[in-house]
Amino acid sequence: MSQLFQLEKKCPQTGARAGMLNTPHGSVPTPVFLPVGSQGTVKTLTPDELKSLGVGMILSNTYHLYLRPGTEIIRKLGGLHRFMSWDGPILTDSGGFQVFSLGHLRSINDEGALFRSHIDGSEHFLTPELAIEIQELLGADIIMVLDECPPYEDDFGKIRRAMERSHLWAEKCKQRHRRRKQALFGIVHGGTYPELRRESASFITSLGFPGYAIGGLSLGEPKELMHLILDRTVPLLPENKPRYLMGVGSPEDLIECVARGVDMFDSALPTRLGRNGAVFTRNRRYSINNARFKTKKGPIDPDCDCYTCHNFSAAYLHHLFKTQELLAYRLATIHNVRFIMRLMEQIRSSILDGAFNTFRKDFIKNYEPTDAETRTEQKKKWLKARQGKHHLIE
RNA sequence: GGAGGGGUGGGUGAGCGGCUAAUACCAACAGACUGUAAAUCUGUCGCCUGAAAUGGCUUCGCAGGUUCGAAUCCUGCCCCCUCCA
Repeated sequence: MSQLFQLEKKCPQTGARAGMLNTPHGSVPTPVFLPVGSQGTVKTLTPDELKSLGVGMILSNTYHLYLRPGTEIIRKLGGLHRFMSWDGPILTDSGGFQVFSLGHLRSINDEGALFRSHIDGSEHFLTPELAIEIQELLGADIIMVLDECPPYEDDFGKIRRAMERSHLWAEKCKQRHRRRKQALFGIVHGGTYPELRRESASFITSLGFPGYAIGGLSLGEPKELMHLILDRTVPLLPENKPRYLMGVGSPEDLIECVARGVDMFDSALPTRLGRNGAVFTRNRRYSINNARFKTKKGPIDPDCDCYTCHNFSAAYLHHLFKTQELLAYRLATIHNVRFIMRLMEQIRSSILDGAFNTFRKDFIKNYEPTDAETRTEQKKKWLKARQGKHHLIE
């Protein structure tokens, strides 16, 4: 088999790169965006539809599939690819993010994390070794080390201790890894502290992985800070290995992070926004529920080549959302995923043409990002509301 | 004809003397969502002023009355519903 990653071209003005990721289930051009399908499905879309949208690779999730239907069932049904009928490449996340974000964490030590299932309250002990075993049984093309994901608000000491534990776990994962067809990626941590990032990049790269992820970003920190951390971290990663920024998926972030040398991204954002009625256009994001679309005859985005924009008016989509028709969620998801995939195609071809920086500047100039202040404010309220509901259940 | 129940802000519907410009849900309007516990969550929602705190004005079928004070009590009128004949 050819090697996992081939670097094809570098942008002369920025850190952007074009390359090819070669996996047992096919090759995907980079930079690449992976839609998220945690439960073995990218919500509302069939594998055929994903292909037609230009999706090359998807992300799925250890935590969710381990709890339900269970690793053994998926193994018996022929592995995750066959189970969900997706024959393209899959990357599975280790489950670390869920264990630390769902708030059911009971205790944690160097051996692993004791947590309770959000489904039935049962107790589970997720160790680095188990995370690898599960991912080997699921059979994804790229698998991730188990890592500790502390919240952005944590202080330096906590972030450092979490990083050190992630380092220990990365070693354990690497030792336990058997199925060499699956590429195991290491994850750099260190929060928003450049000195920790430097230390983490140095340690993780010294272990020698076929690819490197950057974790612990896009957790509510200002964008400038995320950019700064990438500026300081990416250059410390080997040039001939793919770099994967976990959890990033807004159009402006994708462009800016590609410019900083990232090759792979995943995010639930485009699909979730679609289900919640927010659609991308080249200028900004719109809520299709807004009254302005009530009578709009043309498509959501006249520049879009997706099925939704080719066949339906914005007014129709508005109506589907207002009436909560199931087709609404599918059509909006189709549009958003296609928007992002097309953006990635444009990014790549502009890199290959040596015109990436121009493309980037034009895009950012015309794109109005969502207001950062309301964003963090709303997120706090959302978390609070979720917490409140949670206590009622328990 | 007899007996009873009811008319509350765009809708459904709480309140039944001061804490009520009036609960809640829906609708409407706007915002958020980034390694998916998310077809979710948040805010606004009588009128006028204000960035906001606030201030002013007009509201609970209509018209009077009682009271320091009424959507809430009394009287009359109008309208609706259920049951009996």
